[in-house]
Amino acid sequence: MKKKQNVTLKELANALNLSVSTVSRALNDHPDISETTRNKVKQLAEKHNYVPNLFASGFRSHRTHILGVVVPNISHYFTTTVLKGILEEGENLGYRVIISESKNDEKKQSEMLQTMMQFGVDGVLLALSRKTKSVDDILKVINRIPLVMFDKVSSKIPCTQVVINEEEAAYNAVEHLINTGKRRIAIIKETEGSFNSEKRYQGYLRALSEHGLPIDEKIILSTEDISLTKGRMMANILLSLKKRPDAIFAITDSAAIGVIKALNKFKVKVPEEIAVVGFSNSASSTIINPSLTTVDQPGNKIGRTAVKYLIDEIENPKEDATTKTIEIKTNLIVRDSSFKV
Amino acid sequence: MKKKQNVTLKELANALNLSVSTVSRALNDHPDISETTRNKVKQLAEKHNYVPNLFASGFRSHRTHILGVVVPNISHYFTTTVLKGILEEGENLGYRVIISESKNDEKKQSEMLQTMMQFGVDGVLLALSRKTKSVDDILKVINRIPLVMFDKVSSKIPCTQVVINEEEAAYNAVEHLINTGKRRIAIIKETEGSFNSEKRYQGYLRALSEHGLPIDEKIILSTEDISLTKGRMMANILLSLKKRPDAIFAITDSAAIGVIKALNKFKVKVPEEIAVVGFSNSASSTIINPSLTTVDQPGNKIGRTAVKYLIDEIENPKEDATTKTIEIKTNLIVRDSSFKV
DNA sequence: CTGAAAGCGCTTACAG
DNA sequence: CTGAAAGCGCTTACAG
Repeated sequence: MKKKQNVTLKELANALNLSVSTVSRALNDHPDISETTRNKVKQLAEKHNYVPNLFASGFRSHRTHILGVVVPNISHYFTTTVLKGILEEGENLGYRVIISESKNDEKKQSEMLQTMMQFGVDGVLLALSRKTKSVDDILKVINRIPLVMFDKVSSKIPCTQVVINEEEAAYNAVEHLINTGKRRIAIIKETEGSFNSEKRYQGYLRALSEHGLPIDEKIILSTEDISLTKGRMMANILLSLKKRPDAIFAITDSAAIGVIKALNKFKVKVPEEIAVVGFSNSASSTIINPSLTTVDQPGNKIGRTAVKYLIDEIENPKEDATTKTIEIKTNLIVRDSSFKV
Repeated sequence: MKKKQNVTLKELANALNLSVSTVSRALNDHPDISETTRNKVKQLAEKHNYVPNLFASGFRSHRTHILGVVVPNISHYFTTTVLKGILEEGENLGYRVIISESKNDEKKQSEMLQTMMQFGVDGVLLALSRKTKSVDDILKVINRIPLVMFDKVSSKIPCTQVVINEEEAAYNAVEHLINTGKRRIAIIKETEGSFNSEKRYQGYLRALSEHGLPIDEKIILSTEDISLTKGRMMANILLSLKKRPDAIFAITDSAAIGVIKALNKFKVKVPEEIAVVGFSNSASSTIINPSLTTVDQPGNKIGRTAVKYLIDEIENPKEDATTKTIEIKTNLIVRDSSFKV
């Protein structure tokens, strides 16, 4: 099939007996150009459906107006809400967005960052892959272009980081359980302390200690890859204890849902015998029965905020590295799994 | 912060006392270049961490190696699995991918297509926004660059289309219900016959008629925006009928889950009194209780297939328009909502 | 086997 | 107010 070629400045210039420079300026509303000329040019451009070759101009000006995003997994609901925010705000501010997945693989993550750079993106948004050992490749990026991290971050990387108030959110969740009368609260967290898991765990510990409750290692469970299945397994372990917990705080919704499934199976009453709280407010949290009390993570806002900071750094380059951390507030959403009216 | 500049061909050439042409050829393994030279060049390039400016070469060669994707909504689980497939396969074949959302808005969709073209993508992957009235803007795209549609397609657009066997999948789902002894099967579909809804409806009709079952308008329900809430509402309507159905086929999982929630609420036994079947095999289908019988849509495969066809069209341009439709097979996943062991 | 030169489509400092 | 020209970093037909 024959593809129509795009009209170029040169063609417009020839047709109008003007120079390429003048046509370019006319289209860009340069003040030097007379209104007559400008109108003539714009009319013809309109007529021929002229679209500027962003590639040429981007190449010329060393700016591509593309942002690169690297996330561990594109199909987590929370991640999609962040991406939506990035897409929307990026677009508002005149940027296209390239999205890629690291599949939670450090090597893959480095590759993606490399390709993005090669491609000439103006800046990068990054949520770290799990178990990222070496941050060298990320530091290399920072040396060349602005980088903003979100959600899965690391203090080893000197850049702007947009996160939620992980510690406080966990604190509030656990405090809510305490307020409903629970005294023996278990936690299910990750083995290798990721940033998020670690902060949530700290919030848990602080809530217990500030309310004078003992910390019992037996009901502090860790798992490598936290998931629904693992949640179910951990619940089985907790049910087999001589002194069962009266509440379980899982640091992800999927684990919490696994917990509820296990409790349902053994006819343990939720929340009367054991209450459950998750983290993320995923779509499934209202599908499970009883519906899940959980922390709402405002993904859209996180995405928008991260983009704004990134574009600001792109458009107003600073001499020295920015290393501020922006915390986005979360809300606890109380549902039947912790408190029935 | 100071950003390091990328090394250019010219700089390498100067350092080695060679011409830019030779350096370029050496790096691209051009057969003309002597091995000695090639090695020298490659070593220096390596040392200085040379990365080619894809922008410049893409610009030069009129090829950007970027694909554009436009989908109605990035956060549907099914969509993310398709995107994963696109990302993976695209990457394998050496392409980057730009993703954008039309938000089910026709105007927005046109805008996104326009920007993608302006940006110089080599090809476009499109899932149509709901209620796309005019396909003019899409035809304009086809005139310039290859376009492949998937999932939400339209016969009005002459291009390669990758879909699932919608009609057959629905037929199989309904036949399964008939095989389990159900005789009065309701359907919940969309009011405005989208491609998908229409095909699934046809499969429903064919299953009933081929098994000699009557078609009853009273249990054929339509809704504008099919959703969990709407599924719940439709279930209420069906429960209020004098002659209740003994099975409900909802053309989306979310509606099916709404149906189950309503049935649970009214203590209707699922599947004994009323069986339920959905469509998509979304994550929530195993969270709801009883777990949902549903059609598994292989999103990853759809994405991969669509990319392959698109890249083939990019790299081997044909004289005349391709208009084939590729159907990807689906499987019915039988769970407790239709058949308990 | 290597180099000089043109050109991809655009922007912009310089000149008039 | 308008134009000629250089240049962004690369590739490639042409010459030697």
